[in-house]
Order: sequence, then C-alpha cells, then structure tokens
Amino acid sequence: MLVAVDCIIFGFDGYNLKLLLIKRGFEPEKNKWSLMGGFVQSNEKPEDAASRVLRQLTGLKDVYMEQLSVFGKPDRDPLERTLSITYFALIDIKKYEKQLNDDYRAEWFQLERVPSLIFDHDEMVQQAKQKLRYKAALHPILFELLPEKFTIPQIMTLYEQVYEVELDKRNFTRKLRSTGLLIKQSDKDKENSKKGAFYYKLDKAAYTEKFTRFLNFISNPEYE
Amino acid sequence: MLVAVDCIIFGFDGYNLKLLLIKRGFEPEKNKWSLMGGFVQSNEKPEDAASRVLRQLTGLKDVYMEQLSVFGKPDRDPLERTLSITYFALIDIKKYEKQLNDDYRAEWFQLERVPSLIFDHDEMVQQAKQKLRYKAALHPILFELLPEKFTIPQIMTLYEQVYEVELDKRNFTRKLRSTGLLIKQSDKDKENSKKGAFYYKLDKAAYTEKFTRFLNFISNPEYE
DNA sequence: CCAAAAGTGTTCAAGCTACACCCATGC
DNA sequence: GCATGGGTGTAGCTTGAACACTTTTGG
Repeated sequence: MLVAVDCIIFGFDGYNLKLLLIKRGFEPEKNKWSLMGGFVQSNEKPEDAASRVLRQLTGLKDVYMEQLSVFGKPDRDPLERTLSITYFALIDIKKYEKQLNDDYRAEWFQLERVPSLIFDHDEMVQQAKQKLRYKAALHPILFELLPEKFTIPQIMTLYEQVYEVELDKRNFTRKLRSTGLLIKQSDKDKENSKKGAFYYKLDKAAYTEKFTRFLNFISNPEYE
Repeated sequence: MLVAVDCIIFGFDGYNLKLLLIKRGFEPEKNKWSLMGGFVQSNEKPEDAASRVLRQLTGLKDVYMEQLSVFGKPDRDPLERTLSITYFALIDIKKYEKQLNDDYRAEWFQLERVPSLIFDHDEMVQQAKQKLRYKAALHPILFELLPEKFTIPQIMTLYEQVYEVELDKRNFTRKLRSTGLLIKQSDKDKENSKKGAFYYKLDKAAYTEKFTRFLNFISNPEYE
C-alpha cells in the first residue's frame, strides 16, 4: 500500500484566515487545485514526511504541525490504493511570503473562497477547520499564525475569522490579558489606525507552561 | 508498506476502568501481552479493519470507536516496515463477557496494572488514556462504557477512575442532572447498598443532540 | 439498632455577559 | 474639527466549589 501525507496549511494575513493550495502538476487530475502532499519514504517517519513536504513548498521549518487523521477508502485515489495521513500546519503568512517556492504554483485562498479540490481533499479541509476550532477554543494555538509582534485588534480579528462570530472587544481584551500570555511593547502599529494599537509579544515561557491548560477563549462553541 | 490497525479497548466493570489485552500467539514477541490488531485488507477502509478486529475478539459490533493516530517510526516493527493506525473503543464490559473469543487468550487489566506491551503499544495506551480524558471532559462518551441501566454512584466512580480524582457527589449529581441526558427509572440497584440506588437510562435523543456541545464535567483538567 | 451507602440545599467567590463613552491622531 | 479605530469599567447574573445532615434498609 502506498502511504502519503497531505498538509492543510493555514495562514493569517491580518484580515483573513487563509489556506495554501497548489495547482497539481501531474496526472491524474493535473491542473486541479489540491493540498500539498507527498509520499512517506522508506526511512522516514510520517511526521518527517509532512515537515519535508511543508519545507519544500514554503521553505519554513519548525512550524506548528499536528497530525489530523488518516484517509483510507480503498478507492480514494483512482490509480492506486493510497493511504493519506493528514497534518495541519499553522504558519505566519508574512514569514512565508518571501520563501515561496514557485515550482508548485501555490496560492492562498480565503477560507470562504476555497475552490473544490481533488479526491477527498475537500473533506480533509473540512476536518481541519473543525479541529482548528476545537483546539483553539482550549489552547492558545492561534498565536502560531501571528507574527512575533502583533496587536490585540489583530488577534481578535483572527478569533472572529476562525469562529465566524463577532466578539466584544472589552470582554475579549480582558480575557486575553488574564491568560498572562502577553507582553506589552512600547511601540505601536500605525498601519490600521491613526491612534495606533500597541504591539504585544507572546511570553514564550508562559505559553509553554500554560499550553495544556484549559483556556476557554470561546464559550460554548459547538465542538466536534 | 504494511498497514495495520491496533485497538485500545476500554471497559468498566462498575468498580474499575480496564483495558483488554491479548497474549500474542505468533512471532515476533510470541506470548507477550499486546493490543489486539490486524492488517488492513486491500478492499477495506481502515475503520472497517478496526471494527472487524474488534468483532473477532469480542463478538461485538456497533461499538463506540474513534481513530486515534498513526504510529509510523520506520523501525517500530523489527521484521518489516509496518504502519499502525490506532483506534480506541469503549465497550460495556458485561455485554462482552459472554462473547469472549478464547482463541486470543484475552484478559482485562486494571489500568494501573497493565503489563508492559510489545513494540510501541505502551505509548499507544498512554495516548489513548490522554485522549479519553480530553474527550470525556467535553463530551458524554463515558456512557458508552455503562450498561443500559446504571446508577449515579456508578457513573461517578467511572469519572473518578478516568481522572484519578475524588468528586463531590452533591456537585456531581447536580451537574449530571443539568445535562438533561438522564431518565430516572422507578427501580433500584440493590447490589451495592441496602438502601439501593435508582437506575437511570440515557436519553438517546438528548445524547445525540447534545453530543457536540461543551459539557465541562471536569473543571480545569490538564489537557493534552 | 446500627452500619453503610444514597440522596439532598445553601452560601460564597469567580467568571461571564452586556453595555457606552473618551482618547489619539491623520487628514 | 472630524472621522476612524483604540482603549477602558461596571453591574447583574450564572456557574462552580465547599461543605453536613437525613434517609433507607439489611443484617
């Protein structure tokens, strides 16, 4: 049996949550949109294959990545029985922009505008979105999508995008600060407003320490 | 590459949370304790393989089962490169008792008394325990471990076992009732006390409807 | 009548929701 | 000087935690 990995890669540009897709360069389904994937080599762990694939496409390593699940219907690939292990990755879209590998004709798509994908990749994306919501309601993983310095309005927009809700900025700010994960900087981002919004950095030590604690950023979402 | 499934099977006998293991009947590692597993056949989805394997061992079908993750280190099986997809299953231990298939020399082990297992199966069990805690803090899956009629002290013991904590019965009862998942019966279980404890059944409709909602049975556990 | 488990209520603290106004600045 | 987005505080309510006594009945 062939074993592949497919990566569901999320990015955030400050306004919208996006997905990185490639235009498939070979048959079957040549020129259709697809997730970035590759086969697990004989000397490789599946997670190493996923990191390798991600690095090939984006040039990035040490990216937040998590195993999602296995897709294994006997006929999911029409040519040959192939099992796919999916991984979802969260990357800072700005870091990536410079390193884009043009060989793959990759593009970012807003989540609402994702085209239909080959094989069972649509289902993979659905599952990844769900998992992202589930996980981000409990753990501070969305910081992985942000640049080193970010503002509170930015994070709030991110949460609003992920959950497709509108949040109250007073309550959100209070809750966010109460996590103790943020370090306020003295400079401001003035791109999005005249007054400017203070930058924050993530307190890495607190992040590591509190990662596995319950956070409850979003109350009573529907969980999968 | 060979692809196998391995099942982490949990059961509850009213007092202790248990794990079902088999004594391996073939080389390598013959006569060592192991999870029940099997290879994914060419016409089979992995989840079907898992159900099949579970049915072979226990005679049960329509069991609560969930994909856990993939274990894929190149050398995890010393003979041949084998990928394993793990599933965890929750079964009512009483239903099972009658149907035990003796071919596999299976035994239930209390979680604290699980022997060391072949290959990376120890790690699989660890992961399954963690996932069980995570999931059961948010969703009412532990009912899958109980018989059709059960008492509140039984469920409470089950939660105490899963999380290795002591709970307050007044608070627990109130929280449990507030879920609207239980239907009180008029008869009592008199096996465990003279006064007897009322039986309850699960309200199947409410269970299905509320499954994906946040429940928060356990406050602030450490999540994985 | 007594031992053993089942069942039940109240008080306090913390956290969540809803909600409206002032601030700083570029144009 | 005004439009735009950033930033802050309070009151009411809900939820969770802590805690002790009464009930039932088999032996």
